[in-house]
Amino acid sequence: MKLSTKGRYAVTAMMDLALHEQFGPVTLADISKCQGISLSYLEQLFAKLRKHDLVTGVRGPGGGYRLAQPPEKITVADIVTAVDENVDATRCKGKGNCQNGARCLTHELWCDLSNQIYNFLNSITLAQLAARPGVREVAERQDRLHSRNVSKASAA
Amino acid sequence: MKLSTKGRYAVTAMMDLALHEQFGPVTLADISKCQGISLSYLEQLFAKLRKHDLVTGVRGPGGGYRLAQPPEKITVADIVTAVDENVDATRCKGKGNCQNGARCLTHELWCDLSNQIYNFLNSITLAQLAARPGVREVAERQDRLHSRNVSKASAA
DNA sequence: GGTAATCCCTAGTATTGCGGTGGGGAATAA
DNA sequence: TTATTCCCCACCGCAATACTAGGGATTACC
Repeated sequence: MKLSTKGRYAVTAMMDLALHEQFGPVTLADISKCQGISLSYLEQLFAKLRKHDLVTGVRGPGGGYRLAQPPEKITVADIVTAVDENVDATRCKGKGNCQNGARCLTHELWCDLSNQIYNFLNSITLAQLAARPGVREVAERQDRLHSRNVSKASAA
Repeated sequence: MKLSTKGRYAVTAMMDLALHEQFGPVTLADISKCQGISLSYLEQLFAKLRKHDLVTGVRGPGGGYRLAQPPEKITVADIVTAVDENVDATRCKGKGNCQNGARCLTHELWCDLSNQIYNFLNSITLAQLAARPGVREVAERQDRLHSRNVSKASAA
């Protein structure tokens, strides 16, 4: 059982967005630099996030991405499911036809687990995440390292 | 995010074991037939389960596998971690060196999620699982279909 | 209007791990 | 002795992941 880095990257990128949006749209180039994610890969992830109405792109110089909804409305589950097709632990996609058209021995278990995971991720919003002391600390270190933040507002 | 079928198969097989152990050791051939899992693949899974002291093999005719511990002592987490190396949602294996030796923005989140999943799976024992009405029902259907159960006791 | 910055799209590609196969043993009950 | 079982190891095809490459559209700024 493992979380793909796809989901991790997407949440990380969305966090970056939430933390810097106040200074205008955030470019993927910035996120790529600060979070250490390949630019082209980011673009692919953001294509999915856009399709799911989680972000909106702003073209042209000074452009970038914005959250399409207030961070209080976006949950981690929203992000993960947007990029990571299946958050499901069952094989049968919840249909119950796991074994020759009937439920397998452990069908219920995996349904429960899937729900458990989903509920957990769905109970955490971007806003809550961004407000964590540990997160703010890491974000400030990153900003210092790449001289972002205030300088970005004047640059744009 | 997805659970590999490896973990699913292992839990299913262990359930089969728990449900039929009363009639003597259970052969992998039986499990393979009833649960629809390739025999050779099962052997690989059971090699890991054996290494983790969850089952013991009995060689020779009439042999098979037994639970190495009472089903009340074996949790789903035990099984999944035995076959599925990483139940960890973080990239850094909990070390916190995800980004250039420092914690990444979402490190805490994935740690929390990993714990959440682990605690859930660890709170469920094989015995509890086997006692579920839904499970008993499916098991009985399977037994009828493959004429196992009582006939097995006399066959062995 | 031109230019540069940005998003946007599509097509690749290397690697990895999963799920599965095959074959050849060693132990042991009958 | 033989059949049955566990046990071990090496391989293989496939799909998905993580990533690269390149070529557009759109738009702010001069």
